[in-house]
Amino acid sequence: MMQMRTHTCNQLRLADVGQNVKIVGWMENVREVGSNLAFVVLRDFYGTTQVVAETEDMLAIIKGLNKESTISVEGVVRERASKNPKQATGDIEVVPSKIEVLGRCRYNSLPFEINRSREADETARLKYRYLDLRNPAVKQNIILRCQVVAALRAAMTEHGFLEITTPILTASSPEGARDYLVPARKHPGKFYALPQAPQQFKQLLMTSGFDRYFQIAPCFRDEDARGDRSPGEFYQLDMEMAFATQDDVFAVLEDVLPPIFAKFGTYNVASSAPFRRIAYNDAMETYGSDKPDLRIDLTSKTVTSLFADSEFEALRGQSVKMVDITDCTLTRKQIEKLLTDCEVQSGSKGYWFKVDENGQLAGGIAKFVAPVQDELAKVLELKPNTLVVVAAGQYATKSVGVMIKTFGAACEGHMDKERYEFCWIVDFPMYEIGDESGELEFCHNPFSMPSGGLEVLLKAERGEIDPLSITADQYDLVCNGVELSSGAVRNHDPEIMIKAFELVRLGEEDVKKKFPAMYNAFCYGAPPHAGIAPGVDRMVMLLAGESSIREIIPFPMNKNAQDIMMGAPSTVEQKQLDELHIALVGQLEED
RNA sequence: GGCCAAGUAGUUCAGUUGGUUAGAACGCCAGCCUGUCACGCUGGAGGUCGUGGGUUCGAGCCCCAUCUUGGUCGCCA
Repeated sequence: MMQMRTHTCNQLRLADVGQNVKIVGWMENVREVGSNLAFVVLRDFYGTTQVVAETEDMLAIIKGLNKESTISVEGVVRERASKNPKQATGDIEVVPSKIEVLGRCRYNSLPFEINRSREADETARLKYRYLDLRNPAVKQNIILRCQVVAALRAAMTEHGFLEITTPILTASSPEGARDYLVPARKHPGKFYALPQAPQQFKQLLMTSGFDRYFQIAPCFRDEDARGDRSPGEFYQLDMEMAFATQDDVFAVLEDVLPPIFAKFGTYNVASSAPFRRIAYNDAMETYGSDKPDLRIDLTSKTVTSLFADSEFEALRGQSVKMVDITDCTLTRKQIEKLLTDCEVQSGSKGYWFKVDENGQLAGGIAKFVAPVQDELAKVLELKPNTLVVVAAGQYATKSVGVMIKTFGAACEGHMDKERYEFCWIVDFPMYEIGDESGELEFCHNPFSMPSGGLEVLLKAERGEIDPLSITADQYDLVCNGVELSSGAVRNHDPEIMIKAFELVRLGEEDVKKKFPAMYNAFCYGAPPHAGIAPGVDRMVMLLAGESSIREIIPFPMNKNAQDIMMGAPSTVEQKQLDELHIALVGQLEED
């Protein structure tokens, strides 16, 4: 036999009995039964097959090896005397005539047990990621990721999009997240930046006459990690369409995503097209969040006016929002625990009361609420066994949003978990009053088209409308409370661009300085265009049902943006620094 | 950078009010076992209780500092 193997470890069945075969893989486990018999579980990418050593020669080889060594086994397929119905290959075993050691595992004790690696310490898993990934359960998420990416590519191509790669070494952009910088050897004192997103390139592609572009694009942002946000780098399904409107973009994703979610998801129900569209202001008012989880049926009710003169100081004169949760069986202790969780997340204290089985207000802040019970009943469902959670103060909206997600997940009957619920959040405000400056600033992307175009900006300039009321043709795609993506109809008109900047006390020079290529390009005839960029990592996370982003990245960094397996970041040779014209300053400690 | 939690055997964890020699499971090693499949049985090795300092007759446990890890907020146009 010339090949290294004739079959994989998930291939042989009863029909193959009697065949001479060669299989290869890792020794997952060895079970010695008596002194003349040993069962070896051989594992490769595809599955496991039992090898039975029953001669002195074979037993000697097996006993001389540590688990996780790789071996090649040549032998005959035999029907098992005792079958294992739990295993795909459980009806057969391979009786070896020759066992060859391919890669010896030098350690008889591993950092963790392979098939239980998910329980191991995160640092150990990351340091020995190649062992962690041997665990089929861990590997499966990476396989899923590959399948999802392949399906996305196929669907996008099907829709007439071209995959075009854009530069990794590019120019630093002055706004947005912190850039990763790369020193330019040939240009002392100058730096490339890794792209935070291919935003400007894809808009330039539109201006170049490409009609539909996409890319599974690596993006780099030097910002701190979160459970659902990998530090440093992540991937987006970046796309852009020329001569297209918001509806055109929505139609593509509404066509592309549901089948993929239905096919690869943990839950096999995905909302179908068209997805619900919720205006930003409505989402904040109803769900206290611009990424509502529509699987939860709870909504926020504003009752500020009822508490203007309340005896309860925490509510008096404050913005007050309440969520009524019917048929709630949580105990006082559970309620307070959940409210504490909410407080940690939102930063503001929550209150509660309930309607007991007799219809009486009880518990928590009930006595302060009782005087306005009748008025409350017009807004809230105050039937027996209803819990009402209360948020108040400057951050009541954000606070109530956290409460809805927390209590929705905890209370029976208010959340249909087993499905994917998509929605579009639309009509984002174009401008806001900056927390620090106290002046008008761009709310999100300064290059989104203001709804109504130049006309609206001019009205705002003349003082006919409040600039804060201007919305942008900008949208988010949200699934199960996770922000999957942000996109917009772009501002392709230099005149509107300048006007948009002028409203925040900037002008043509600033536009030119900050985004020279795009500004210049738009002066040569640009198509109206729109796009979006769903996060691949978050999508796979949702599909895999994982809550840590590290579970769906082949080689993740830890939350301090270190690759402890490769030892990155690391110090470098002085020679390298010299070539790059870099001098380290200050008291840098050696690692 | 703020806040919360954790750090005890190779791994996952327990460890009561501060009190004898710090335990369990899995893994590892040795012996036994001819059909196991999370094999079983018997025995064994394995510990700077993250680190430094303090309180105390006595600290895994209490106090202070520090490091590491996770979560969260800031941040992420």
